[in-house]
Amino acid sequence: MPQSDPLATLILSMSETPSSDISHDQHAVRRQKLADLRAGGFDPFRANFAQTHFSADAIKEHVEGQDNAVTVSVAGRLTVIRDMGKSQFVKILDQQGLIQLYVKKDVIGDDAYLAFKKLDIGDIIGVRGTLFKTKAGEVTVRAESVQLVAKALRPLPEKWHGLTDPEQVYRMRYLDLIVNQESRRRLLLRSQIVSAIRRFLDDRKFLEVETPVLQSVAGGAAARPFTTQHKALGVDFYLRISLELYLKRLLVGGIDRVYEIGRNFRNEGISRRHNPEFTMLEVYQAYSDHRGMMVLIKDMLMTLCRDVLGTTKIAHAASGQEIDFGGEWREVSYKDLIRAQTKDPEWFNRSKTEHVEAATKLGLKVEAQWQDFEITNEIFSKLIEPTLIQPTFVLNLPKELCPLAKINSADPTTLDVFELCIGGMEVAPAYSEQNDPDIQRAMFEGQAGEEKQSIDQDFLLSLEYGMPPAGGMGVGIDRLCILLTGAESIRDVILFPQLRPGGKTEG
RNA sequence: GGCUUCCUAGCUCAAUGGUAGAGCAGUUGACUCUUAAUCAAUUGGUUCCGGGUUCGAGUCCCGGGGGAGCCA
Repeated sequence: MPQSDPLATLILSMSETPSSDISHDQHAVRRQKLADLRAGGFDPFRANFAQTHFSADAIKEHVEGQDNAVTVSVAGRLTVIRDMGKSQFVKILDQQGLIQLYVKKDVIGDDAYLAFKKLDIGDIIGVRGTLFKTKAGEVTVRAESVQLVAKALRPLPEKWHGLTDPEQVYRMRYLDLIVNQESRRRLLLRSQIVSAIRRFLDDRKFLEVETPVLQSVAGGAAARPFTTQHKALGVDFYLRISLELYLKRLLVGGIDRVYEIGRNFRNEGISRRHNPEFTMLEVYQAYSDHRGMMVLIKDMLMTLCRDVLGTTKIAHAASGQEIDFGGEWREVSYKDLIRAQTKDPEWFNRSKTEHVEAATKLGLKVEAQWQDFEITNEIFSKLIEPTLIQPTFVLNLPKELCPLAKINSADPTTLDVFELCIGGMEVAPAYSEQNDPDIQRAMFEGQAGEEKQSIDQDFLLSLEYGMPPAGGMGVGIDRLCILLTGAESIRDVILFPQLRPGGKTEG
């Protein structure tokens, strides 16, 4: 760094010791440094930097046995400082991770070195230098010039424990990402999972589309929607709860293979597995059916495992089991699962009164207003689903559970659908899509119980123009990410999970 | 919405109802291959907020806020 380096001279002119009464206040100390820089005419937020490499890419450039042969420019946040007087080892963090820098007084010059020692952990710097390997074997940049790119006014959380308070982790995700490598890993994995899904579907000639979030009828699922108002039109809208009905309109419109990855909004409780806004993939393929979707989802998840994780076996902490995507996937009917769980071969021939009695005996709370099928489904979701750890296609669900699927011809009390369960969670439902407009209307109108969906008349009209037979499937991206990243909560795979306003960071 | 539980320094955590402490970070100094670098000295508190009990409350009680887990 030349003697005329403006940063060096300016930082050297800074107050040697901040007035003693602020030395305990890290924010005030950094404010003082910022003011000193500005007083010298240097704007600590205006500099740009000609970055040539990300950290991991730079490290790969080093050739074994050829130290200082390659010059790189890297930039990032200063996270570790090991000061040994006339030299320092420091680390900076960028998108790819950490890279170590070796800053020596007799390499960068006395003034530049003194200026460098005034930087704080958290500052963002740019560095140019050559790659070498330390005695301990770590590829490191031997700094030739160092530049402050952006000043940090707040101290970072502790370097060893990071940020652990879950509230602060969620509210201040930016800090979590800086100090918790696991959070950074999950973010990168989620990004790779979503782009691998797009690649997989694009390769099979599926077309990605975007459909309305604001809808006057929130259809396609049974859920309480959020409402909002359009001022100019003077009407209320709902935020969508599903993508289904608009994607099927596109099937009518001749888009034979179509998908959307989009946000759904459901005005319901928040839990380890539920966020009010969550991401769904919905895929529709004309001239296919739910059996075709079984092949598609298995191919897709195998591809994700191979391309993103590099293995088909993943640990599942909650059950202590290893989930194996590579084997045969179990196929079992809903009715068989219920009969086995209740140890009653005649379960589906019994009365509602007998079902209430049996469910209560199994330890379930049965609500008085429930329909008969809802009692049975409570057994499925509370007692059976949590035990389905290995990938399992649950087939032939009762017809009351969804009005949008085709009725099974062999057993008209069931549907041509599957529910893919993995890790004790419902990950992907799929249907042979109902395309008979009259049956579709009758099924909407005949709905009962809490699963009742709103009726979208315009959707029904579209079916009257003719929709090709199709297989359709929904995949909960957040839940898939929970599985593939080994997260414990949906909040760990959603960058900014919904919280009540007014927590610790607003005090 | 109900039950349980948590909230203390910038961060991670201590503190029988009896003077609120430690590590990291910060500040000052030493050290030209460190790996949570090391060594010496040192600053730092609205104990989430508001009431109450008590000679005395971080601690016990009531109300409120926020988080987490279980249930709905």
